[in-house]
Amino acid sequence: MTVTIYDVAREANVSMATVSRVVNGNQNVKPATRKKVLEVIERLEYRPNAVARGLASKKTTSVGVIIPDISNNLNAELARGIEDIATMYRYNIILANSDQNEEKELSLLDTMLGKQVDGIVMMSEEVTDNIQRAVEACPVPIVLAGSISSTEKVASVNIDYYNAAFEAVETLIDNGHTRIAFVSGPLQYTVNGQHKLAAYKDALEKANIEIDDALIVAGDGSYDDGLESWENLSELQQPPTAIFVGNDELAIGLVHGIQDSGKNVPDDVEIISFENSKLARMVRPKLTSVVLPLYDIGAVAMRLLTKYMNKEEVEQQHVILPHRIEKRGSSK
Amino acid sequence: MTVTIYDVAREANVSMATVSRVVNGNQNVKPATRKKVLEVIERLEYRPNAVARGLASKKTTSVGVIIPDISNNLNAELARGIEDIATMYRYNIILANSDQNEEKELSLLDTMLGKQVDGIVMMSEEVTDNIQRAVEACPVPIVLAGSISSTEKVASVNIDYYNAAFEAVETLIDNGHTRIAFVSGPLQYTVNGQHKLAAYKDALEKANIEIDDALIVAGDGSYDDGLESWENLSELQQPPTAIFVGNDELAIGLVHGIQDSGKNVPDDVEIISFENSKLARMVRPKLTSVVLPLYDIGAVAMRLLTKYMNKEEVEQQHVILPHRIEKRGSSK
DNA sequence: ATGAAAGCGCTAACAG
DNA sequence: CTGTTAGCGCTTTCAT
Repeated sequence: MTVTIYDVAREANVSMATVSRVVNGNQNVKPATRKKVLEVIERLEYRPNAVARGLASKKTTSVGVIIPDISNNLNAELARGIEDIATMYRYNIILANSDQNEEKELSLLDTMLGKQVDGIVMMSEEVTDNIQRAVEACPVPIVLAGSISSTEKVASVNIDYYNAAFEAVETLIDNGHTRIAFVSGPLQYTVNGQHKLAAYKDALEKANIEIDDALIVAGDGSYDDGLESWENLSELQQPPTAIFVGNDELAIGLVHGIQDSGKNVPDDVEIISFENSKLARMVRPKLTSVVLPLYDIGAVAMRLLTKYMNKEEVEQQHVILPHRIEKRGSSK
Repeated sequence: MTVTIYDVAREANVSMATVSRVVNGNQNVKPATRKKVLEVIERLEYRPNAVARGLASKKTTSVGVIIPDISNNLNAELARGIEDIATMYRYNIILANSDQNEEKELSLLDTMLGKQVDGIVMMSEEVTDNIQRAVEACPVPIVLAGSISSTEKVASVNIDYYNAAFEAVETLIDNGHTRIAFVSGPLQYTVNGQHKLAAYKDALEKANIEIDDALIVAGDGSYDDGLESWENLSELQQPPTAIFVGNDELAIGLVHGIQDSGKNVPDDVEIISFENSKLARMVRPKLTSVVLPLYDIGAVAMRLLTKYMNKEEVEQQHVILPHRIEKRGSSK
């Protein structure tokens, strides 16, 4: 039925080993032999069985990618970065959504190891102790993309969330604001979120601005969440005049909430977001946003993983990509 | 090093076959034996090797997913639908981006078959003859999601693009417009695009409105493309007073283009989009949009694929999901 | 209910 | 430069 390496060998009057050599580009084959084999391969439409190859060689040229939710812009961008570099190095991607659920992450890790992936790229907002343990016990290399593990034992690619957030809040302070809100997605247990929060507090403290818990809002990070957050915020005795926002979608929700309530961005409320996806330009005014280079994070994470898989020397286990703030209309 | 089924068998004083049976939930095992084996499995932390299993059983429980670009909202939503159902049926997904490039699609198809996937879900705007041929020659089932193949030989899941588009244009006509533009992404060779275009023309014709080629714009379908398209459209002697748009991102670009030029949506220009992603609500006015149920298309496509993979009877090779128009502020 | 044994299709020494 | 020969870890008859 299906054509095997054996069929090719027989038809070409050579051994399986020789066929294997030409298929794998081994140089130790006489050109004439190679040609003959190649012809038979073409004629028989032989297609190497990667599963058999994987079993024999203990390499599958597949890498596992575990992300929270591919339908989220943020992750999709990251995934594309991973995929492009994976393709470049001839790896395929086994993709799975974890929904930020520890149990799923653990079970996914197990499934992928069962499938004998050569490595894993994982994005998890919350690297729990259990995940930590599983990752460390992992027989193949893992790199975390856009996530920080607390013990620092696991390779990762990130930007400097703390300083990026600090700069954003400081910009708002420099513009004369004292009522600055921080609206973000889930904060609890999320390392990135905690960094942003800490930076927010530190920046205010440094400027001797009192921290008002009413100005710190952690919702689900969605557009509707933004809309709703403004409703609540605007009812405060002293509503904020500036907001540092956790992501673009949320920021757009806030902008619209503010505008729907008859106020102006940036005149009444200045906004600085954190992400700078293409969404940032798809609202009026356009969003000033901390540039989170998701595609690059994914790409670098995958590149790093290839080094580990090749057992190459890795100089930097924790890569920090540069960040900057893209100034647009939502801030002055 | 790694624990194999043989190690478990030895430790449990049974044969490999028995271990295999308990791992695979075969009922022909005495409860006591099962318990004993399970204990050893746990103690040794045995994890079945899916690659070896795949080679022996000729089933990999992996399915290939080929989509144009995962970082595009549209595809990401579709991918999530596919993934959820795949997970439900215990399949893993090998994901790859084709960038709508025929050569890549062909090579991806080949790679996936090499990896012995049990089935393939593919999304391709343009099912060329070569793709067609490759798909028909495919040894495993394939289903097209959100794409139509011309020969109808290949299973697919879609909505009725023609009628959906027809209704949208007719709505615009009913609202009294005679200068109605059609702005979309690439049209050439894209079956869906052609359906929309045909519907657009037919609807105008039916209403005795002359077709003006200057009102038919096919760009790359991006936000910037929308911005630019309006610039061109507005310079026409008789600019359009209504636009039927190919997708949400493009529509938002048009809305902003129109607003930037000092005009009002929907008072000066009415807009009906085609997609209804979450973006549709993330602009003011919100977009009236034909509902393209991408998640569902993905989910149904994957479900259909499971039936083919199980060799179940399939009543409908071509599934047409219902569509409707979600009325919002961008149209009257 | 359990075991023995023959592969699945390929790679990787090793020998020549 | 080429062939021989073991496996890789598991499933699957076929016996018992």
